[in-house]
Parts: sequence; C-alpha cells; structure tokens
Amino acid sequence: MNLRAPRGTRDILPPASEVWDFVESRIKEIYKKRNFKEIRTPLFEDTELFVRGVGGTTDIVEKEMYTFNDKGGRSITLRPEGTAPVVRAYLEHKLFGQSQPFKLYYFGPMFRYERPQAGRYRQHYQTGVEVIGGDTPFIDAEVITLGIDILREFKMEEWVLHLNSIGCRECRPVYIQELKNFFKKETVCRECSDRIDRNPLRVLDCKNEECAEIKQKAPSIIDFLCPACSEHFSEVQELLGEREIPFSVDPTLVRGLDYYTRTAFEIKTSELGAQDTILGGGRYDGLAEELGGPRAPGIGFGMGLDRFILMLEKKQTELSGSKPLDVYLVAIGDKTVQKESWKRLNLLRQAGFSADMDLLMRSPKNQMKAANRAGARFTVIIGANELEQGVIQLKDMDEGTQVEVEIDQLINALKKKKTGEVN
RNA sequence: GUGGGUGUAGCUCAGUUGGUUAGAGCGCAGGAUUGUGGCUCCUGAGGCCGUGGGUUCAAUUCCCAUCACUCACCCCA
Repeated sequence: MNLRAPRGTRDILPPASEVWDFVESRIKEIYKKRNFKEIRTPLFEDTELFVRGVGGTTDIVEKEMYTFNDKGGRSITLRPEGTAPVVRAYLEHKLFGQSQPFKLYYFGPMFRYERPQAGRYRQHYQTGVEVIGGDTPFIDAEVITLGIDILREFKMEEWVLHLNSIGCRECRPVYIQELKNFFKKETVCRECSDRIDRNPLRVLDCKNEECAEIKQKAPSIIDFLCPACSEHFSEVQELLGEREIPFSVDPTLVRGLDYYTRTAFEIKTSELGAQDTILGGGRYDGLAEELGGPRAPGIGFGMGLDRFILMLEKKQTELSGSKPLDVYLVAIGDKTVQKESWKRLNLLRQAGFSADMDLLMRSPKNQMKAANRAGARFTVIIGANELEQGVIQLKDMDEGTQVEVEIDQLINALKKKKTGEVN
C-alpha cells in the first residue's frame, strides 16, 4: 500500500488549514460586499465542454486534462478551470432570464496534469469571479479592480497588472492573418513554427530568446483592433486610472485559452518562483454562443490560492489563523469527576466559549500541559474536593493566578473576565 | 513531455573511506514527595537509511532502474 497522496496533490493540515480558512473567508467577504453570489459547479464535466469551450488546440486540452470514461461510457474530465463550467451552468439554468449582469464567485479545486513545481499542483485551488450578461467597460474595470482589492486587502504591493486586448471576431482574424504572414517570413523556434498555423497568437507568448527579438518586430494586435474594440480597451484603461490602479499594456499577453476576446489580464508577482501569475482572466464574449447558447458576454478571473498563500507566507504577513482556546477543563479524580467535567465542558460551549478537555484522562500535570499547548486562556480545574464543595478553580494561564469560583457562577465569572479584556 | 538537484526517526539534519547493537537537536510519551502549564533535569517510544534489482564474503554506503520531492523549461493559477 502506497501511503502517499498522488503526485502533485497534497494534504493541507493544521495549522496551515487555519490559514486557508482565514484567507478564504476574508476573500468571501470582499465578494459579498460587491454583491457577488456564490456558485458551486461539479468537479467534473463532460469532456466536450472543455474541448469546445477552452479550445482543442490549447495546452490545457491537448495535454493537461484528467479525462476518463465513467462506467456508463461517458467521457468525463476533472475541471481544469472554472469559467467553462460556470457559463455552462448559466446557460443550463437560463440565468440570462434574470436580472443582468449575473455576478458569481467560486472557490474550489481545479485539476491539471502537469509536472509539479513551486506553486504548481495537479490539484490546485482557485477562487474566481464571473460576471455574465454585459460587456460595458465598467464591468471589465469592476472585475479587475476586485482582483486588485483582494491583493490590497492582504497588504500585498509587489505585483504588476499586465493588460491587453485581443480583439473580437471582427478584428482578430485580420490580425492573425497579418501575424501569420509576418512569422512565415521569419525563422522562429521549432515549436513556434508548429504553432504558426494552429494557434498563431501563442507564438507571441514564446519565451525563447531567438523568438523574442523577432516578436518585437511583429505587428501588434493593438494596431489592428476594430473601432469598437479599440474604444472598449481605452475606456477600460481610463476606468482603471480612475481607481488609481497601475497597469502595463502588454501586447504579447494572449492567454492560453481560446474563449478570450477583448480584455485579457494577468497579475504577476516578483515574490514567487517561475510560477508567478497569481491571478489571470479576461473577457469571453463568444463563449456562451460557442457552447450553443444565446449571446451572453462575460468576463472573469481565476486566482490561485496555493500561490497566493505561498506569497503571503513568503512575505511573512501575519495571518491570525488560529484563535486560542477560551477554556481548557482539567479534571482531577475518578469517573464521577470526569463525567461532571465532561458535562461542564458542554455547558461552557453552549455559553459560547471555545472549550476543550483532555479525553485521555491523564494526570493533572499532563492535562495542564495540554491546556498550555492548546493556547488556553483559562483553565477550569475540577477535582473531587471541589465537586464536594460545589466550586471549581479558575486559573488565568497568562497571569498564573488562580481563584476559587462557585460552580454555578463559572459562566458569569468567565464572561466577566472576557469582557474585561476587551475593555 | 525535457533537463538538474535531493531521498537516513514525526520535523531539521549528522554519519557509515562497504563490515556486528545507525546518531543529535527539536517534537512526542512518561517521570522529578502522592491535585496544576510555560523553564530545567531524568527516562522512554520511534528508522527493513524512498522502493526494486546488480556488484560483493558483506551494501544504508558503490552501480542501475524506479518512485517521490525539489528547481528550471513548457504553460499557467
């Protein structure tokens, strides 16, 4: 038996899991403040959804999908990204019939078959948003701003927003033709020469040094945008300026998924390794139609939580993940005392305190040790003597002081101590 | 998919120029006059030295393969 999580996957254990919980709930609050609603879609979908949605010639579909046949012979794929499933759900449930635009957020794992690396996992976690049913530049700016707001909420300043527009159905084909003509005259790396016909935009994405020089001379998409796309793009930039969000226009940013149109963006940080994109997204005005629905333009982003948290840890940002325990109960005596303590434990919890006790029934000394390790603010000591007199010992673990309290007054005494601390 | 590095206790790492019972620190468990934490001291548990094969009288040490981790490429979150 191989007792190891599969390659590229990992367990998130305490105390790390407390950091995750903390980060996720803070982000969720940000979404809620902006009137986004949660959507949960299945972890797997029909393979066809991604082939049609993401695009058959993309890296994701060509080599990164976890695809298998289920017992009914259906081809199933573990979702490699969040947008296609959300748009599928939007169409399936005819959400275009409701008040538009539809603003959704999600949290959850995504799956891609790749070689693991720092900040790259086969099962990784993303949070993201999708705004569907509108194509004004305000929506673009609102979505991008939201991404920045998350970074700022966590006091992260070491990032660069890369922005581009990759045009629409009207203007992009013209540009692509131009690009093909250009590259066919140049000598590019072998991979790129393969790409020229299949997915020419991706040649711009090549990091090969030989190609880099050639790329600089290549025609820029921005010069080929149709009037509508061009206006959209400059308005988005204007609105970002309005919010004082710095960005860098990057004509080589094309993104690896086919569904993108117009606005494309990525936020990179210098604080990770080679896997430095923590947030990426773009507009997808044609996706709904591509999937067989009505026109429903949308825009969204995905943010990598693994990388985000890695970045927070590298920055040693204080993450007050775990909250110390209010009370640890120490039982000293036989079963009668233990049972009484266990009963009191429940009463403490019902009164709203976080409380725990030693369920191994160890020696008083060891129980105190455990209380200390749990970070308990107070210990409540119940022994046979106390039980007889109807009292308990209440010990302040920071001060090291201890007072006797009538057992019925315990909750009140604790409440007083707690509010005393707040004031 | 390609290339480099690594793989000894729960964790961080020593070590064996091939040779009997493989070590430390931290952590964990228990204890230091019978009912009290954090400091100190004592004791203890825990390792088929990643897995499989080869060379050898002998391998945890050498060689090969494999798996995993890690860094980079590719690409992305």
